[in-house]
Amino acid sequence: MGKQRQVASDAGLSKQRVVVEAVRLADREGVDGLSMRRLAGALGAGAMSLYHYVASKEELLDAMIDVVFEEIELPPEETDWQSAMRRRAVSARQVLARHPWAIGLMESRTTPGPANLRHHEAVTACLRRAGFSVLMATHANWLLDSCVYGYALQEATLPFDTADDFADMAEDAYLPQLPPDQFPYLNESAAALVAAGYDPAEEFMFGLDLVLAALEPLRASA
Amino acid sequence: MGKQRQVASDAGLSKQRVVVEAVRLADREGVDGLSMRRLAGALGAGAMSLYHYVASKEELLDAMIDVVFEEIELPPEETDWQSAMRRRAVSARQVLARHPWAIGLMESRTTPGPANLRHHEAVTACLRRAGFSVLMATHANWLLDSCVYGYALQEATLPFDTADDFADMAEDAYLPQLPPDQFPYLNESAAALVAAGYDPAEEFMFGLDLVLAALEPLRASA
DNA sequence: ATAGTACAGCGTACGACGTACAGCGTACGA
DNA sequence: TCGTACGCTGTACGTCGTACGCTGTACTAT
Repeated sequence: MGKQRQVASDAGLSKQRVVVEAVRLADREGVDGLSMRRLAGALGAGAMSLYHYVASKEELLDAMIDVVFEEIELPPEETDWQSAMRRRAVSARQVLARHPWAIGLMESRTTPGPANLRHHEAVTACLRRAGFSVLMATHANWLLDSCVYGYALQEATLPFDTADDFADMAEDAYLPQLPPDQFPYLNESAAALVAAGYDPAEEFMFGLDLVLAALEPLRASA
Repeated sequence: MGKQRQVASDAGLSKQRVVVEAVRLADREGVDGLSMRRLAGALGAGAMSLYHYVASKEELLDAMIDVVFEEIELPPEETDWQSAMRRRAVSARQVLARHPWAIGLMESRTTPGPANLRHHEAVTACLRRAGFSVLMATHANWLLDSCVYGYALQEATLPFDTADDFADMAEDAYLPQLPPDQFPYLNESAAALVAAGYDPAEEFMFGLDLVLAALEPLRASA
């Protein structure tokens, strides 16, 4: 027995490698498919070996969330505040769409990781430099994050991804469940949206732009 | 052996009773504390008895989400659209604060239950009657729901509940982790907000009112 | 060269989980 | 009186997180 070459890797383990592989596994199979044994298997290691790098599965999940935050673009400093906020919000939404499990995990983990904190600092900095007061910057922060999380959550619960999927879904599975006399407005909406080639992916930009525009006059230096 | 009086109830089981008790248990102990065995115990029954009323735990979770939707107030019909939407949004936020586990569950369950559909229909009806076009009503729906879910999620991840908790938390646990040279803006915010007796519970109303005001001019009949 | 120590990784075991399956006692129609 | 259907349950299986104690290797001090 003894140390031997791993099948899935060219080197020993590390917290970094463990967490990154965990994110990949969760992306592929969902959080429910992520077990310490399966993760260890993917790393070519024994289950208990992981506990040399992570104190518990809880800590692993915390670290995974922080990896997700690391992927989100920080607001660029060289543009106006609206463009900067739009960029980082769009990036955040993309990242959350790539890792849908993350949104469901956040509810239960209450201690922000370093990447999360760095992110928060950068966003606050951008807002303050744009002329928002401390209190107003806090408001804006909450509101913008609510948009990101809210839309991400709603998109995650949608049973379809693209405009075409939506059309198929609506006609095949959704509408037949909705008797028109009980749900006249939902029927009206579904019919009209399918006819217009509606794409739910555009919803986010509508909300984000509306919020950004509404925040603009609340800057002290506006 | 045979049928005998249950300890926790005065009658036999039913899907209703099972699901309601599951919600109670989740409220008390969190989703992770909700197991079929413990739920059965709380109902004074054997674990496998539950499967006569729910096909699987997945179905139980779906049903629990729908119970949550049932608790949310529908928009009243006799007022202007803004008041109606504000009422139901506030109600939704309260309900989600009462059942924090619900927000984390939604990500994974993609089929809306009857209460969810009824709710959606009522909100859409309110918006359409207020003069929003089909497309604009859809936009408004997404945006308002994003607010509700987004704020609910952020509040759930906060490690404190009240303004006093916030002050204690910030000074004892949060700030010491944030070196002022790395996180100048977060330090500034925390200090200023603690001094002002900041209460995060007020955030939601700020975002909601801002969004409602920004939607107002988008009505066709405005 | 030798002994000692630290460390990365693993095998086994335990209690709890979701649930398939094969019962059980009771109530009721014939 | 008997059958049969129904509400309910105990047992068992595979999987989960993880406590514990053991390996073999690498490095340090002598």
